[in-house]
Amino acid sequence: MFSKRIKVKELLQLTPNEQEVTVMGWVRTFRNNQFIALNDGSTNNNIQIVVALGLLDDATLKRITTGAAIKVIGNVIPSVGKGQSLEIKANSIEILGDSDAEKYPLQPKKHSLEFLREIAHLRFRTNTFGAVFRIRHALTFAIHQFFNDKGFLNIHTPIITASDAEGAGETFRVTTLPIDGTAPRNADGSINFNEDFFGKSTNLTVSGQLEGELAATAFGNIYTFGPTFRAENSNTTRHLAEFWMIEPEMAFYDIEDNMDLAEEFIQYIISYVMEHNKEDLTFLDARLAEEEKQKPQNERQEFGLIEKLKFVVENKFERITYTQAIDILLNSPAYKKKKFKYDVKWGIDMQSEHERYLVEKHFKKPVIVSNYPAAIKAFYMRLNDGEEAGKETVAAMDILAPGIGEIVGGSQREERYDVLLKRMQQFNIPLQEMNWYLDSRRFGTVPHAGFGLGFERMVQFVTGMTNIRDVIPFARTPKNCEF
RNA sequence: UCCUCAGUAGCUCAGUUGGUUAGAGCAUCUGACUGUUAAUCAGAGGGUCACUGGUUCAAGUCCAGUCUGAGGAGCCA
Repeated sequence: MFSKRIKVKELLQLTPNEQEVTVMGWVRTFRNNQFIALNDGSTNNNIQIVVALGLLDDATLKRITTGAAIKVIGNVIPSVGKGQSLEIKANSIEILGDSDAEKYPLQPKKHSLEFLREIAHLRFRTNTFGAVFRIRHALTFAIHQFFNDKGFLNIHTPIITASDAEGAGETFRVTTLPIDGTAPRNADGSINFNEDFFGKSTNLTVSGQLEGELAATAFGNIYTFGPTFRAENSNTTRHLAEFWMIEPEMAFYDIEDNMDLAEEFIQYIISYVMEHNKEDLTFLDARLAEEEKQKPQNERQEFGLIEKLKFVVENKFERITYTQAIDILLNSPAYKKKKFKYDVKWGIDMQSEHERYLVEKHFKKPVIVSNYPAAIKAFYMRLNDGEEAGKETVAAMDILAPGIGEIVGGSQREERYDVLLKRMQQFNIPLQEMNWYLDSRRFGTVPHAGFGLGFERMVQFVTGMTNIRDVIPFARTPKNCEF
């Protein structure tokens, strides 16, 4: 019965010559007891169904409401009306699922994103979220395609891990021990995790990088694409407690190779969406332009969405060192006029305002900043040679994007056993637990590098959505775990 | 976690100096119309003013606390 269904996307490509088709989908609007705008999620565009007077009895007509699921058999004809080139003259309409218009929350009118977030189970049915999630899918596909074409292996790193090795923020604990205070204790009163499911303290992963490095030292080039979890109490438009990350890791790569790959990668996946999701991007572009109009002149974006993406794809990213970045900030009018809230000097961890200045005011394009002070970066990053004492740097690189900030963080990894060991001791990393990681440096160690890209931030960048909660189907944030 | 702002009809909002029966647009329902495009026109229904406590003759309005949401900061991807 359902196999005859034609999707609206294909249907709209047809040349109308009265051919009979079967379409199914959800009613967006029903005007004049005569015109149904039907959407099936295959495209942002609706197909118009024309219901001739007398085709349906009154009771059935009343059941064609916003949100109802229907099956239509009819003929494809050229449209007399202005909004569309073709339409379907219905021969029969079957109600597959009723939708009580008095109770259905999605009305044929504009809704705020905040309201739609509260009904995230239904927001897929709106134009905006339809476009966002089709693009999210396209990006996912493009990412796998990019790496597959380059011979990278996709590695599934574990979601439950035993160490918060990277020190990347608070973790969610994983345990089967009771939480009512009756958990087994050690002599000193602390919880005895020997009794726990895994026989040790475990948590949800904050990154698959360390395991990724192990795979890279066998396969050469690998990437991970999976969920990660951070129990940080972050309440911003750029943070989620559960988010997806892409982490390529490459043997025989230095920091320059790493930057080249990251730049090519970002340009590739954006190009893919520009080619395959034109309608969705056009819709979001218009939506954003409309929103910009509401803002005062001085807060408006310089570029439209599509313009911005085109610019990123067609221009080389700016590359500077951390030291150069600090010099630019120190010599900036903003600094001289004391516009920065936080002070600037060599050694600081740059604040949002500094990164924004570099990306949005100074260069006005994506910027790759490299060679950060060793003191403010992770233990596994490779120490650069020949730096004076107190000015040591590591081969790290961050890609900063306009409007979002850090979108990629990566580095060449410390492959020298002795140096790594010393760094781990400095950072108080428990060596016993990390023996497996050190083995990669004991046996056939090799220069290697990699980076991590926050998937949702990438989706934000491509769709122009300003809140990260609107680019993941069901957002997990502090005090919110609905659906 | 910190700072700022907000919470009034299904949605978006107005509500004056504390004062009598809390309003509008859209949505919904009823009717009309029948080539509409967020259809149009006429009418109707719809409220625990976030919650708890306080001040007062009187609180949507003032005060305190709590909860929730938004924006910014920190942390980061």
